[in-house]
Amino acid sequence: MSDYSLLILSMTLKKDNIISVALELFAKHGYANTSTSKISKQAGVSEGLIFRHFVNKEGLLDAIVSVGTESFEAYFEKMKNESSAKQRIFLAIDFPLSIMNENKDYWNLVTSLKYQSPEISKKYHNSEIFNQFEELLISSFTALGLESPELETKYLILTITGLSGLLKQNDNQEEIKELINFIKNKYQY
Amino acid sequence: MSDYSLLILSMTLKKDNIISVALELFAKHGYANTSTSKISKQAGVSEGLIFRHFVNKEGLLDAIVSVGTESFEAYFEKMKNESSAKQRIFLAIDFPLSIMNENKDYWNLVTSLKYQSPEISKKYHNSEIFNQFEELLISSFTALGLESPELETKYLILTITGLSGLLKQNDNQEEIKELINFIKNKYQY
DNA sequence: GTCTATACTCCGATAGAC
DNA sequence: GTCTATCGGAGTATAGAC
Repeated sequence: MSDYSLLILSMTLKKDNIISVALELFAKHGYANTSTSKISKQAGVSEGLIFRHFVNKEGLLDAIVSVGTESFEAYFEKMKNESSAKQRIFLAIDFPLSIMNENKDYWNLVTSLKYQSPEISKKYHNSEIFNQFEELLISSFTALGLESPELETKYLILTITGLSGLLKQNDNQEEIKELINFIKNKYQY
Repeated sequence: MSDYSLLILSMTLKKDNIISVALELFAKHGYANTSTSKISKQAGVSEGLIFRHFVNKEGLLDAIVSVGTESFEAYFEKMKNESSAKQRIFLAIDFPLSIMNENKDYWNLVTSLKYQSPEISKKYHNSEIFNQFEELLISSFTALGLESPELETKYLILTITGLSGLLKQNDNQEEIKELINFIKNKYQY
């Protein structure tokens, strides 16, 4: 590795470090309750560097959200490629435990943004991919011959949302796994 | 009415008015994003009066939460007095639309407090009455002869939580009523 | 009205890569 | 020597709790 790439590495390392520390603090204490000075201290960088990289606090939030969205998109891609409708639904139910758990802070943050100021809330209400997610579920339930695929989908999304909320407050993984299996059993057509 | 009682009346009126305005603003913009000065302006009182009555901003939040809890307790009382286990479960499912909708601002606020700072979140995680609610559901599912009353209860609470979240973002009552009926249909034992 | 916190700015200095 | 990422600290403006 050349010295130059070491420099590049350290650059991105600091930038990435700011992102990961900010994510952690935003998720833990909320966006509004996390000051840029706290982030800089915990990340071991100067406060000015945050603004150099991200222009302002919201720019930092943007960067965090766009990084986290990628993993959701990857999971969604996996679901789309699953040919069995039933397995697609199971993947949807597994979603909270697998992806949200991998990226717990990120999902807590995104959820919490709904309860921030309306502008913030609107900006990060990423409707496009969620709509696609919804469409995929509707078509899956249709393929299974269910009577009301739209209502089934709404109910399932509500369940998934609830599961992610549970994960936030509850650290007991086994308990949640048990619940998820229980729910899957209800989808044995 | 004497002048003195008029004075008393206006005192409590102003206090109540602060509470109701603060509730509205906290629910709409979030606790952290609502300043005491905005509350005072909209309530038509001096900012100092807020601190005279509630000591500090969190004291105001306390007052709001304790007022709102009453309606939940009343609904819970109704559920306990219902002799049919199935009807108790239906009452639980109806809970979001009936009580949360009556007191939409209050429930939005309580939900949003989960995403505030940990101290705030912990303080208002009213565990006692929710535990009783849970117990009542478990005994209801047991009475109906279900195999896993605890898991059924967890699943139902998750559903109810999800419904309350839906109510926040969605103004379409009919849509939610339809979903609720759909869910009730799943509980026809 | 007071005081503190906070987002954000500016700039001189430094260290390491060319 | 120059460039660039970064530091560190002084400083501003404003909002918000009290």
